[in-house]
Amino acid sequence: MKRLTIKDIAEKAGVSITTVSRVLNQKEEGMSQKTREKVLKVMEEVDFQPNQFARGLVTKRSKTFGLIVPNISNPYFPELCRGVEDEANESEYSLIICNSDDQTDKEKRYLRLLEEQQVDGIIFSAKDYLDPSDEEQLSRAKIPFVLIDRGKEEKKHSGVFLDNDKGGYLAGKHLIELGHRNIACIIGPRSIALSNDRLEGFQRALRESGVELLPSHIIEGNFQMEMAYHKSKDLLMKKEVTAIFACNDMMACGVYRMAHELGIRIPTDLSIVGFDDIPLISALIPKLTTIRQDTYQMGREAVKLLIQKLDNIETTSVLFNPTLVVRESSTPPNV
Amino acid sequence: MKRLTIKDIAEKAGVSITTVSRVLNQKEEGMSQKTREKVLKVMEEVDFQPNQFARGLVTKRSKTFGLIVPNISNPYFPELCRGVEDEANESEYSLIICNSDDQTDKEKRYLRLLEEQQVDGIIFSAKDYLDPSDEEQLSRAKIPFVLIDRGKEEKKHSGVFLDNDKGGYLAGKHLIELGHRNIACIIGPRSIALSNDRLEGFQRALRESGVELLPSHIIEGNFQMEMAYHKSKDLLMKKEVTAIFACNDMMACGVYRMAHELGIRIPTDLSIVGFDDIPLISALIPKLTTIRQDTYQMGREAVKLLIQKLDNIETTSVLFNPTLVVRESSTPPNV
DNA sequence: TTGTACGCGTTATCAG
DNA sequence: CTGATAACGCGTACAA
Repeated sequence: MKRLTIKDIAEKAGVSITTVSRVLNQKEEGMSQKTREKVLKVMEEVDFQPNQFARGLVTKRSKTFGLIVPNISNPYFPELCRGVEDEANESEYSLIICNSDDQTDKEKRYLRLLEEQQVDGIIFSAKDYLDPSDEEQLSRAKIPFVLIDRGKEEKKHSGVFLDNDKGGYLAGKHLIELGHRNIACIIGPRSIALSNDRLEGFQRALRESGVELLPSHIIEGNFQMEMAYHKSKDLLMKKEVTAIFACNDMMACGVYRMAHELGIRIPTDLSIVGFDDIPLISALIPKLTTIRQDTYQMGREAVKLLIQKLDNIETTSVLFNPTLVVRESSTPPNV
Repeated sequence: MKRLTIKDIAEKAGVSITTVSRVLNQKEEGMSQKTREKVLKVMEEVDFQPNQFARGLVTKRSKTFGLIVPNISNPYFPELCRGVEDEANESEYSLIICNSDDQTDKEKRYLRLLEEQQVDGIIFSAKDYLDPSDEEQLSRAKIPFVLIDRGKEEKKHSGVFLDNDKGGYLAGKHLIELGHRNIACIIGPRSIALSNDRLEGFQRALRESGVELLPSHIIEGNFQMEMAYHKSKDLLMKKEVTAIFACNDMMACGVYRMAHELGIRIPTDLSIVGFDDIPLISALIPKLTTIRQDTYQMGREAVKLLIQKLDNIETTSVLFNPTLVVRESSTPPNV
């Protein structure tokens, strides 16, 4: 028993295939109720499903989006995926999720794969910025796309971003207000613009109060726990600072671990502020003060933006605002 | 400038479309080197990409798999996704990832969506077991599928599973060997078979040493941190047990939090053993002893199994072995 | 060794 | 208000 086609439906209903196609696509202006219902009934009965290949062949649309994220193992991204997926599904799109594992060549392979799969659009969270060669590929393939999280500086393309500078500023201000003066910062890779944005906002907050961030107190990480763990060792052993701002929660976790190993108590000896507010940090003891972003909603917004693009509506980037969530890991310094 | 077709390639290369199609599909037995190379060169030059819709229409294959997972926010599943994705891509399949959010109706909707998208196969991690109505839908749609993680008891269908009973046993044995006699267990939902498997293995280990698990010491959770956190309160306050086995790491995190709030020290006052060994638990202090499963590899194996099915090779389920990873959260009880 | 011609299941155009 | 029919781009049986 093979799949039924609109031809079969047409026969069963005693109408032409055109008519069936019409009700399928709700192009029913001025169609008799009776015909319509007859067709609908038959379709219902046999649980008819149109062939997407044939459809795509004609319409050139796959009803599928692609999503490329840099690292699915960072809990930030599953949240983002959920947002994108939910919004896409609600608009009747499927989603192909690709994890580039922070590797540029994988990113390129996936771009290619999505092109081959003829997705209708791509939501792209690049490794760091939108690579010119990627940009060229996307435009050559004429695939509409929106950026998300990474690539804000790309003024030519719209996307959904966080005001990272503001996030950094909030973190800095908070620590300053608590009275900290000797502070360090563990940033993401220098090559990633949002790392620098967070750092700059952070430094601005310190400068406003006449506090300087020593170069030796700026540590470059890779947004992952492991490296932050190792790289924070020196810093913590020297005991020069009373507070650390980790530019994402995963790295804050690494600092927690190292602090614990060195017998440094949080927040008594050391205050820590993270960034992202990923769900899992509720497991940290003490609870982590962090800069929150509404990742799920950003995912949804990206899809809305993409759909606008498909409809040829002029789009502009959306900037989300981070907020400070004060918990237990930040207190005034111990004098 | 529209997309090029094999017809265009054929013209440029001065051959027929059949010839182009042949080199595209590597059906080149007995084709002259020269023709072949000529075609290949043209395809290279224009960066030709065949139209998947037209292909699918003829071959009835989409080169796409679907993956349904119950909860992408549990870090166990991103690992699984990575495995599935990598293996699928290596075999030139794309992957549509669907997150059912532990909701049966979403599960059904996704099954339907994947059917509509005409995926070539589905890797299905059901909410708890393979629902008869899902089973019927899958078989009616004739979509090959393999189960993963959940649904082992389904003898009719093959899949990739963990020996959960053994995992539970390892946890129990470990605690017994450390000298614990008053032990509690936080299990997953009763409706999920693997919850019971883990519990049974665990109980078997205790029984072998004449230790009984009191009904009041069996607490039903939902595999999530939050509920384990709340539900462990009573248990911890009564101070009846010296050790807890949490049936997944997320729930272990919840216990950590509650223990901390109540001033119960781990492992001095309380030993804890988790399950899964998800990456993020390296952030826990002290480090969590847990039952490890090779989630990534399980994902890969599931795809291999699925591809075998597509090739009409007889398949049997694959059972993975969990291992005990002793870290810092389990020590002999304090007497 | 290569080419011709048909069919896959839809949508869109035009005619009735 | 409804129906023929020509695309869409590819794979393949059959022909040369």
